[in-house]
Amino acid sequence: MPPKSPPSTGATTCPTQPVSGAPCTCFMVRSLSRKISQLYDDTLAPSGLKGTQFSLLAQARVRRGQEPLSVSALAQRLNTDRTTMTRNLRTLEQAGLIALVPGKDARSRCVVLTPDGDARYRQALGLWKQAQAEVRALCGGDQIAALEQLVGQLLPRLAHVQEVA
Amino acid sequence: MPPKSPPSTGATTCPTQPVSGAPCTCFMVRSLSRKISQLYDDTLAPSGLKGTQFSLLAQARVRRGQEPLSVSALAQRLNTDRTTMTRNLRTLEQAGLIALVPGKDARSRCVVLTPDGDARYRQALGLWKQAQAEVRALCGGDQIAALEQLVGQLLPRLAHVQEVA
DNA sequence: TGTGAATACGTGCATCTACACTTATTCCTG
DNA sequence: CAGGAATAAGTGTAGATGCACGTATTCACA
Repeated sequence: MPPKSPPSTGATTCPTQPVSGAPCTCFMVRSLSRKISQLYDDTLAPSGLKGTQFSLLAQARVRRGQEPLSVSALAQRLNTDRTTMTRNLRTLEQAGLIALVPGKDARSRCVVLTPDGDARYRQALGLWKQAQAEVRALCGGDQIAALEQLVGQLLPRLAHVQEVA
Repeated sequence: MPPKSPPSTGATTCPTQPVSGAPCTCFMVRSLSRKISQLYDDTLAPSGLKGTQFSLLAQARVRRGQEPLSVSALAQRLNTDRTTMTRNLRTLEQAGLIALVPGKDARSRCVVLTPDGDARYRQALGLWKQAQAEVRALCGGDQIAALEQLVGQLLPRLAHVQEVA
């Protein structure tokens, strides 16, 4: 058991979630993800977009002019499951922010922003910058820079996970 | 399977999700959270537990002997919303792994592991250690140590987020 | 050319997540 | 002690997430 006695009084949170003495990487990363997502969702709220939706629009928008991305391609770029993307797209489609157009391949559907979607994205962009600044103000710019550096290194190492092959 | 060459598009993933040139902290952390969760869920699968459920059991179990934790207290320890905890508890209760017993305060309900729940936790513990090792093998022990160090520093800074007060 | 593999996508199901709102209980104070 | 504030918890609603499975289309090769 850990040598330090349980303070039980002032502990702000339980970040590491000791399991048989060791912190759980999964738990810690999930916790951080929830907190940061809350912060972004909060800040983006005036735009009516959640952080995930903003990211989706941003990524779909990158291809303006070029061939729009297919559902699967977009999922890959956003590091999510293909079927998750299908459903997340549905929400934005119902909101009139994107459209699913047939691709060259009759099997695939491609994602394009509607004028409304583009406007919404541009509106949210300022709020997103605000959230970016806020998280840096709270955590320290160095810490966030270190975090992003680290995550950027780790994600490729985990890219193969669940690639059912 | 060895590192097969990527499908012609080149980039293994899109970790940083450039938005107007800058990476999005929220997107990166969420991506990492998804990937790591997948890895843990995968490894824990033989136990029939997900990573979140394992963490919940682990945290509820810590109090064996002492006064069991209330729903809110458990939520706080797991850095989740109270109402999320209610629902996550329901799943485990239906599975017969925990029981909700009345607390001293008639308003509160406390969480105790059933014998089945304790057995399930002990069974999953070995798999969890395996997942911990696996993520270290994939990402490098130094990197994971650095990540946990960093997250441990950041979480307290974000503790206040959403505390509706 | 025809057929099986590969590809692209959608659905059913289950879980995780949290905000807004409601209910039940306890505490505090006049 | 009565009544309002504070506390503990649940529900409605909605979105995010991914696995197993199924369907439609394309491709490669015999």
